This record gives sequence, C-alpha cells and structure tokens, in this order.
Amino acid sequence: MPYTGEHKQQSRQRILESAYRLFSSRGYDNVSINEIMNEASMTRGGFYAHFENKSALYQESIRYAASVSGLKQNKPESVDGESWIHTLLEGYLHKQNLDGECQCPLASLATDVAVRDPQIRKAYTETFKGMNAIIQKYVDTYSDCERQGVMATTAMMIGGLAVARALNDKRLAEELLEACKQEAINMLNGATIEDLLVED
Amino acid sequence: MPYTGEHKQQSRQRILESAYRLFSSRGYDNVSINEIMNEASMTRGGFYAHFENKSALYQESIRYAASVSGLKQNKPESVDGESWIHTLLEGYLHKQNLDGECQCPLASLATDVAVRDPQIRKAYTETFKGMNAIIQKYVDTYSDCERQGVMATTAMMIGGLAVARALNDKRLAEELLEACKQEAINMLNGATIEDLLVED
DNA sequence: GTCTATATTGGGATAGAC
DNA sequence: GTCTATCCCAATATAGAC
Repeated sequence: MPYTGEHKQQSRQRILESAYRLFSSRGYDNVSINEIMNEASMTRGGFYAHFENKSALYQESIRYAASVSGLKQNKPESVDGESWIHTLLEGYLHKQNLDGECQCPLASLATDVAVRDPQIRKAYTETFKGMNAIIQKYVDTYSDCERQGVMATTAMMIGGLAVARALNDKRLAEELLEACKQEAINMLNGATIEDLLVED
Repeated sequence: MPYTGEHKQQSRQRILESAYRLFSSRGYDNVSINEIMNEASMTRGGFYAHFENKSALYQESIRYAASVSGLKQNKPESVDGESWIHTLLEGYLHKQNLDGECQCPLASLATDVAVRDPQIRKAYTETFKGMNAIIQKYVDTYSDCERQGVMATTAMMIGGLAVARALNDKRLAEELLEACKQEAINMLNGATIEDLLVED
C-alpha cells in the first residue's frame, strides 16, 4: 500500500518538525506529547504508531534538526572557503536564533541533553562531531588551523549562542554574539602570537 | 530568639546546597522538592517556610553556586595575574566537572535557564557579568585583551564545559576541555595576527 | 519551623473502536 | 494509522497538628 506508507512518512516528518521546534523553544520536560501532536495536526493517541516513546522522539529530533541546520547548506562553487566560513558564522551567531526556536540543537539543548539517557547523548555527540568536520573542511582551504582550534571555536559558537539565549538582557546578548563572531574569525585564522614570535 | 533564627539560617543554607547539587546534576525539572529536602535532612512540608516556591529556590541556588564557585577564590599575593588566570582555567575546565555536579551554574544550567521566568534569567545574567568581571580584572594585569576578547573567552569556557558534559564520549570530552584551555590562554593574550601585521 | 496527610494537576502510556 | 477514553503515577502546593 504505497499511499499508506507515504502518508505515514509525512506524518512522521511533521511530528519531528514540531517536536524539535518545541523542544528547542522550551526544553524537553516542558513540552508534552499532546502539544507536539497538536502542532503536527494530530492527536495524542497516534503518537505511538510512529515512535516508541518520548525519549526516542527526542533523539531523532536532534538528528533531524542537525540534518536541516544552516551548517549543512552546500557552499556555492563561486564562493571561496574563507568567505563561506564568514557566512556560516553570520548565520549561526545571528540574533534571530535568540528567542524561541534555534536552528542548532547543540546550542539550544546542551545542558538539557547532558542529563538524558545514553542514546540521546549519542545523537548529540555525533552532531557535535559533524559540526567540527564541516568547519574543518572549509577552514582547510585557507588556514593551518587544526583540530584543537576548530574544536575550541565550535565550543565558543555553541556556548556563545547558548549563553546569549539564557541572558535576560538583549543588548548584552547581541554583544556576546558579535564578540564570538569576531573572535571565531581570528581563531580560525590559525597562527597565534606565539607562532609568529617563534618564526621571527 | 537568636537560636531559632540561626537554626533557620543553617537549614536554609543546607537547602541551597543540596538544591544546587541536584539541579546541576540532573536539571531543574528532574529534581523534586522532596529529594532536595531529604538531601538536606528535612521533610518536604518544611520547604515553604524557607522559600516561596520551587522557582524562587532555583534563582537563589544559582546565586549561591556563583558565590562559592572556584572563580570567586582570592588570588594569593605571591601569584601574578597571568599565573592565576591559568589556575582558574585549570580548575574550571577540569574533568572533575564532567560528571554530575559542576561548580559553575553558567555551564551546568545554560539551556535550562533559557526557558525559565525572568527572575531566574536575571540571576543567570548577573552571574555571567560577574564571571567576565573577574577574568577581566586579572587579564588587565598582563594583557591588552579587552571586553570583546574576554566575553568570547568566557563563552568558550562555558560552552566547552557544557558541551563536554553532554558528550557521550569521555575521551572526546577531555580533549575538548584541553582545547578550550589552550585557546583561552591564547585569546586572553590579546593581540591577534592582524594587530601584528598592522604594526609591521 | 518542622512534620504528616492530602487536594489537585498534568502528562506518559495503553486499550480498543473505526 | 488515527482517534477517544482511561489508567496510573509523580510532584507541587496547602492544611493543620505539634
């Protein structure tokens, strides 16, 4: 029955979308299955035809969000690696990510994930590795910045956005995003003062 | 009645301690007032003699944790500012903060706070400002690193620790802490490649 | 100020009709 | 596969004894 299968896939997709939207806005515990299903234009009872339980949905919604994040966009041929990194930073540390939903589960759910079961943390860990791989790939086209610098930069991006979302002071939050953007560009340029001094 | 007043203060202190310990380990929603009171050797009913509700306790426990954090220790006279920054980084990005409780509420509760009421976010915001002020104070003794660099560094420290706590891979988590430590030292040294190039 | 007992709510999960 | 109805448990908050 192709219709039934396709229809089920569409329902599943809608559930994943509304789940991530609500989880990133309000956290795992503060969102009910009822709300998620309503937002996906279904009722509560139907949920268990798609997911084993709420925890399984959480895990899959993290993977889903990572797969549609701005970081996953393909670089146009005409743009060089360094410019593309700037574009990615601009999109990631953008003030539109401050209120409510947020494109990146690494930032919106960091401390929430830390207290969940291993399957959920595994989805988070793989997403983090993926983010580092993407940044490294483009950085390699113009800089000698290595794994350590890239990891510290992604931590700063995630931390900057996560903290900015928690702040109760919009001006400070936007200042923080801007600071992280500038320093990320510096850090990804690779060489440090020490390197230069040694070369002198 | 001095005895009664003092006794109440001690009870309140015990509640704040066990509250922060449990909140930082398992998040706000996953900890019940019952558990907190048991951990403080009291019973549930007594709670409301000390705090208006659970939310008020959350707010005060964040301020309490910030007040006893390692960052609040006083620098010994004999140690210079730069060495002290290294000591603070070592303590903050230490693997003993990975499992369970964590000295810094900014890292252990970042995304948890983002979805709470304004009073809680205010406590978080003030704690963040305090962390920046402390780092800036010591950095000023040896570097020209300004507000932007300090804010980006604290975001990296908080983000590094928060993400490392969420990861399901101990080796990767420790590598991340180490990367943030090294890059924080670099960043707090202030000048960037661009600065040096301009000076040339 | 601390205790026990309880009112009340909310939400995860299941049963069963269609 | 989706719906309605229901079971069940956990947790906040309150009432009232001591």
